[in-house]
Amino acid sequence: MPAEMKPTESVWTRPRPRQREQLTREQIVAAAIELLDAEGVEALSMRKLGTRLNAAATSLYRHVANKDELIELVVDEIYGELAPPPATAERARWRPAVAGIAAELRAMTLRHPWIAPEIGQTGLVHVGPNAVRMTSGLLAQFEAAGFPADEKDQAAGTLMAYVIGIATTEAAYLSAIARSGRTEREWVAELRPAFDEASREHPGLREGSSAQQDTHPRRIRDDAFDYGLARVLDGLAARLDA
Amino acid sequence: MPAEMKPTESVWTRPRPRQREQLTREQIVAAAIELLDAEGVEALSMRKLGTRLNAAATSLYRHVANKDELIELVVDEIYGELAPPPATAERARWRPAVAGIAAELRAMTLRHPWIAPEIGQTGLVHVGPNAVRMTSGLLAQFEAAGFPADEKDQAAGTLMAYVIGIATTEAAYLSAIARSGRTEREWVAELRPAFDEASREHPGLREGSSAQQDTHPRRIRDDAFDYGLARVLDGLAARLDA
DNA sequence: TGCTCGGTGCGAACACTGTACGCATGACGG
DNA sequence: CCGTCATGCGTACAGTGTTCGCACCGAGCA
Repeated sequence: MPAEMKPTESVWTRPRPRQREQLTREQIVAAAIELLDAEGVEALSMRKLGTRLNAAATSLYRHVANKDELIELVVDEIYGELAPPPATAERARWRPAVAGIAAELRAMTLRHPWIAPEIGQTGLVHVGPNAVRMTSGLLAQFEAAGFPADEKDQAAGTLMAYVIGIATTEAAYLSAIARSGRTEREWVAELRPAFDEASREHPGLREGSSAQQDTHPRRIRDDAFDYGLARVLDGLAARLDA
Repeated sequence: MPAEMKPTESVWTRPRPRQREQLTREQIVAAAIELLDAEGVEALSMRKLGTRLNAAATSLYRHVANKDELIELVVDEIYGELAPPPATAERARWRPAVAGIAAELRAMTLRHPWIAPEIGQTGLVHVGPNAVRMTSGLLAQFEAAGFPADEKDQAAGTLMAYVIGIATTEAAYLSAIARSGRTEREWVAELRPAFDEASREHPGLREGSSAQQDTHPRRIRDDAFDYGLARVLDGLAARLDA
């Protein structure tokens, strides 16, 4: 019960409170994320988003310049899911800090697979406040690690490229599975014959994955991410020692 | 003058011998690549592609199932630009071979920036013949390098993730510049004030790039790629020694 | 030679999309 | 009480990918 200005008149005589629904940019962004999570990126249209908010499509344009700007807002909102950057630890403990950020970025992307193309599209040039906070936090870690000022950009860029690359392909893969309506295990089981077919022509292709036939695919992906992350951080650490 | 009813006689009314242009799938793919290179991905529509081939949009569907399939064909055609995989060198020389493949992949992406989203979208699951050849060649190199069978997939995946990640962000950046109609130098010069503004709030953000203000941006990107590639390969090499 | 028939191009149409424009209306300050 | 301004929305426009049925050409068979 608001009752803010003039409670004189009865609630009933007052113009119906539900009249002006009063859209806000925050509502629009939130509804867009719901829709994207539920139905994927190709299902996001201004009209559908409007009806989901009990509004006409064109009403959205009062709060958002166009669809591209809406997506920018959405992406930065997702960046907001990341934990605030860890306090820049002492020099020796940069590695777990950086690894944590990387893992969080990957988890964020897998929670919202539709974000992968957009995030790669703008890369690090994303200028939303949440994205900037994340980038800034990451750079601070590399600085604390001891990378010279003219090198920490490149070091952070290396890590980011790895994370974006692997998360993008993972997200695309998961999106394809989601569209097919199957589970990940069913999917790989169904595709195995075609895969073996292709492997016959190119021996050595993916023979490793045949060995892991019984491992849960989710586990395989996690291991692959950890493996690559470890190698990248090894390479950066080696540079630091030199 | 339509003259549609009765084309009685006369050479002029008779359908010209060059009538049936006979579209082929190869022509369509080639024209699509031309159009994509010239005007970017959002300019590719079936109608525009049709007119470029002196054909109606709907005629294309006789040779290609739908637009998505066309794009798959286009992407694999681009993969065909890569040099054939180098003969698997002796164990010690795996590193230059792998670095060469990585550089070629990046160059390919920068030649056709519009390919970046598509390439990330399907990742390594691309099943076109040219893409498979490249993947297979890369894996062979890692095998020759001495990675055990159950690890070479992960090693190759690490490298590919890095290359895809950095090439995607670079391509997106170049596409944005191309759309703006400016040169890369003009672009960075124009954005510098806004950049410095953002840096004030987050000190330490990109201070490295200010130092390189006079270096050609192209050179900066090349250096960044080489730096990251060296780190990733260092990390993989270290694993090999253990 | 004549006739059918499969492959090909294409015009029209459908169901969508993002978005510009102008009008209505409701809330608020004078 | 009245004007002003912000907001919602109906209409419309220029596109999009794709389907369908028709027109026609060249080849194969009678």
